[in-house]
Amino acid sequence: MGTSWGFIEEVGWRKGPWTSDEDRLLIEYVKLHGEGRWNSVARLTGLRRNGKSCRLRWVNYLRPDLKRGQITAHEERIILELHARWGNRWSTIARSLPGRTDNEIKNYWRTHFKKKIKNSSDNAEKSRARLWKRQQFQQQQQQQQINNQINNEIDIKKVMSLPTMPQAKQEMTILYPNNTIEQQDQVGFFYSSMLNNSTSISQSEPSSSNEDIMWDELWNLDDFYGHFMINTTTYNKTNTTPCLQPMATTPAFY
DNA sequence: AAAGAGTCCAACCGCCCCCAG
DNA sequence: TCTGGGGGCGGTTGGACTCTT
Repeated sequence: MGTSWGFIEEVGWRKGPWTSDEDRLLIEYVKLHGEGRWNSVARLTGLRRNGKSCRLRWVNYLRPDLKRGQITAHEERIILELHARWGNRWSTIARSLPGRTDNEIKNYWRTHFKKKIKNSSDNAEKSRARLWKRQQFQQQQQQQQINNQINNEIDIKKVMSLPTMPQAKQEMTILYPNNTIEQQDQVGFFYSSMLNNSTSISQSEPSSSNEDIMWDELWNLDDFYGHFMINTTTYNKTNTTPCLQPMATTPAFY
């Protein structure tokens, strides 16, 4: 065993992958003394691992009640809902998923979330194009009205400007009529700010700084959408899917 | 078939908080 | 009040595995 490449010593503690013998010693220790007092493991078993490493190994790998295998769709939904409620409190989330560890959930979230963000950024581009067309249509209509009814005092600049909060709200009301007034307010505000940002991005050549802004938005959106989902799932108990479907500019988390 | 790229995940680190003594 | 141990968390690493070219 000592010949393993993982055998790195530093101040006497072993690091790297655990061997089956080490696992056996740790399991025996827990059988005899129970969980906890991890710093005593080395002294009582001869295991050359520090307490923290022992605890981590037990909690994340050796515990008999751990569930193996892929995260199911049901579990994924629970993770998403609980993350919406608790944020990155992985241990809190893990408590609601028997057999799953906080580390496992964290890893799952990071890898799968990243992947979905990546996919959704493509969708976001298409969505922005759709929104732009809709926006143009609205502007045309407004322009027509203005030409027909409103006198010269109307400031044309205002019409040509980006959607304001009420406009965004109106869009969301059409798209998602089930949402409450507060939800429409929230979405409208966010939607409006996203559109502002995306337009500024589309007007120039893609640069690293713009990309950073986009990614920041997407990360912020995680919190926003998470917060939002709590409300929608609460309001719409009979419906298994939240009444707010992923917004036009929202990454497709589902 | 092979090489390189991408993904997954166990394990580690550093920092922080909590709590008992 | 201080201290040390236990535990939680975010970020990261690196090996194994899978996919793509």
